This record gives sequence, structure tokens and C-alpha cells, in this order.
Amino acid sequence: MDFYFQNPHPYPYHHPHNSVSMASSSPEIEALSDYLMLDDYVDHQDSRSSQSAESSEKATFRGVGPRIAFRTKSELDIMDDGYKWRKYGKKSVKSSPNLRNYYKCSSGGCGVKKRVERDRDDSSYVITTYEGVHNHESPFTTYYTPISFLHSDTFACTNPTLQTTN
DNA sequence: CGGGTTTGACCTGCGC
DNA sequence: GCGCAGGTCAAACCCG
Repeated sequence: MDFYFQNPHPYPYHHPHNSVSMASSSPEIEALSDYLMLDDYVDHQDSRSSQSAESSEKATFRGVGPRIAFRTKSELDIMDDGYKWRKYGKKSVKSSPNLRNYYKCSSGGCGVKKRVERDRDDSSYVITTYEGVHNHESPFTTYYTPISFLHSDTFACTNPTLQTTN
């Protein structure tokens, strides 16, 4: 897998009770460390995955949209990002001693998936990988619209396909 | 009873 | 072709 770090992350983590992108008041979430940009064409850089086991994670996860991965220091395996997710699988993968969980967006017609696993090097971190673009607003935005969030330079979304407002 | 989780089986791609 | 590894399915189960 090829990915690289960037900060700040563009994905709309805007849940007030689990606001990873902002100063965290939650004891479980101490700090956001990184987000990872996964891209099929980015193969010129191997900033982190020096193990061959990582690169053996091949294109089986390729699919229907952009992939974004977050690396978050959290004791919680799943983080409420405002969307409803339904777990559909769990696997132990060779590249990590930890289990990997598979989720789909439970909204009808929305095929966005995410994987959640613990960092193989530091199990206090959780790696969450999103694939695809939601074809609907977050249920959360019905009563909380992160307009200022999306318009701020700090949290500007660099990937237009990820913007939740349209 | 409806929706989410669990979990083993199944599918698919890839390397040998 | 075979085996391995990762991803998905789906029936059983759980819980509010």
C-alpha cells in the first residue's frame, strides 16, 4: 500500500462529541496524529510502508472512489464520524497482528466502505480507511451543518469529491 | 420485530 | 493448477 501523510486531514470529522480534527475534549481521543492519503497512482514514495507485507496488500481493495486513511490515537476502535456504519466482516491480516474490521455505510444506495484496524507498530493508534464518496449528507448534518468547518482554511477539503456539501 | 453484530464459508486475485 | 491472503456474504445471533 502506498500512502503518505498530510496535515490537516480534509475529511469531515465534525461530530461534536468525537471531534477528532479539533481540540479533543474526549479522554479517549488524545490527539489526532495523521491522516493518510491513499492513491492508486502514488507509487513514487514509500514513506512508511517499508515492509514487504504492506505492499502485499494489493488491489483487492481497489474500488469505486478515493481512499482516505486516518491514523488516530484512540482507545476506541470505531469513531463516530456522523455516518451510520454496518459491520460486515472481520479479518486477521498477515500484515498486522491486529484484526481488521470492515464497515459499509448503512444508508441505502450508498456504497461507501471503511476498514478499521490498529496500527501494527503502535496499537494505541487506529487506522481508519475510507473508500468511496457518500451520495448523501451525513445524518448528522441534518441538525449540524459544518459550513464554517468546510470553509475554513484549516480544514479545507483538498479533494472535491469528499466535500459533503454540494 | 427490526436493525446491527458475529463468524465461518465462500469468492477472487495473485504468485509460484 | 494450487495455495495463500484479503475481501465479502449471509445465516444465526443479539439487543433495544
